[in-house]
Amino acid sequence: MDHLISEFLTKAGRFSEEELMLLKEELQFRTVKKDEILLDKGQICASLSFVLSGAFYQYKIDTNENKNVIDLNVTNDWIINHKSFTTQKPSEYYIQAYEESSICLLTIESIHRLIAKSQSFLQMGKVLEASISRIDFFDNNNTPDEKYQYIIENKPEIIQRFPQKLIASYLKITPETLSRVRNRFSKL
Amino acid sequence: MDHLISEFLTKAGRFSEEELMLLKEELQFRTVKKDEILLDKGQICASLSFVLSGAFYQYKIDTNENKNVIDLNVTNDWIINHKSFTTQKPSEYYIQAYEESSICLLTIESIHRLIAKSQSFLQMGKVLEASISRIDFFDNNNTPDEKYQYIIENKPEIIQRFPQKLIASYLKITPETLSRVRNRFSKL
DNA sequence: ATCATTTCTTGATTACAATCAAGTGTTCCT
DNA sequence: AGGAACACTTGATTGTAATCAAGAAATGAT
Repeated sequence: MDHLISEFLTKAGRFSEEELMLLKEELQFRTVKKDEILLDKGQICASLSFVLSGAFYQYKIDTNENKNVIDLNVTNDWIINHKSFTTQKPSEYYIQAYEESSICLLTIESIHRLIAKSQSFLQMGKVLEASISRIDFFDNNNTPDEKYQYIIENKPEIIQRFPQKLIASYLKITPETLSRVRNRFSKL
Repeated sequence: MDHLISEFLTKAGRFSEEELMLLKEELQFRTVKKDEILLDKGQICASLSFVLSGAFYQYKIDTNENKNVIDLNVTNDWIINHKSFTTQKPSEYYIQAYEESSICLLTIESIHRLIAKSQSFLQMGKVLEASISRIDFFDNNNTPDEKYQYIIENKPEIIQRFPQKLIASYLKITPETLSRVRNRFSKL
């Protein structure tokens, strides 16, 4: 378990020995069972998690009962619902374990305690960059082929890990379109 | 100018007299000339601004030199580039005054100083709710009609204030489509 | 006031992914 | 192992907004 924590520490940013000690004090470790809900709709997202092992998906249920996926996470990814976290209002989204998983987490109080002690903890914000960029990309008028190319280049793990249906939803395309895209790519 | 500050204070959240004093100490006031750039591409977004008067637009320049608008702001709106602010990395977007304007601003350091003094400043996050929701909405597979309806209901001021081209870009539709949507709406 | 540039409107056409549909393959449960 | 439910593929059709195009209207500069 200690090696998992060092995994986390190396991914969080560059910190002095002293800062790492402060961080370690605030850090919480937990395991999450398959299908367990980490953040429920209506809850306020009060922490930032790091996936040590396993896989998670973040989605909302639309009016037709469909799961509307906005994030898929695997080992070494950070999990958060940005909107609920920054506004501190109830989440519209669920975050659920897709597999048996283990995570490290920091509560919002921990984060503010850390920043109060050292401004260099502000750099923790940058760990969210990748997920913010991805969510942007799948919205921004890109073609299905461009979106698929993007995950091939930036997050190929998810292709093996999640069913086509969830990936299609994540890319905001239909499963049929994704099937055709994959077929096209396999011929290149 | 003092009434402008109280305008700001009432929009920021519910605070005790004491907290309002703390807030007032951190608050900065400034005027911005028409076309002046408030946040340049490459700069780190280090503050949260509140529009007292005037109008702003936030955009990036794409590969075809087109302005890609993601936010339009008028009086009583909050302005920020979320991604640069939360990650503290250089902004990909410009924030520019579309008219002669005046704003109130809080730097990120101010915000953290305030939160360190009182946890109730965490509620400031909620002021960003509206703009996060809107950006979400214009992405999320909604039809041009639904998008136009949304601004009619939630932000009608921008229709008078900005040219069709910028509004169309904000809604992620072409100016031609927006023209037709408006024509359709005017006949109802 | 005039001319030039940009903005807006309207029409015709096109491109492309969604939808509909049917068949095959896979997984999961007892 | 058998069967049901679900996942994936492939084809045909359709709907919708983008694109292309051209003219009208508005704005801005000198």
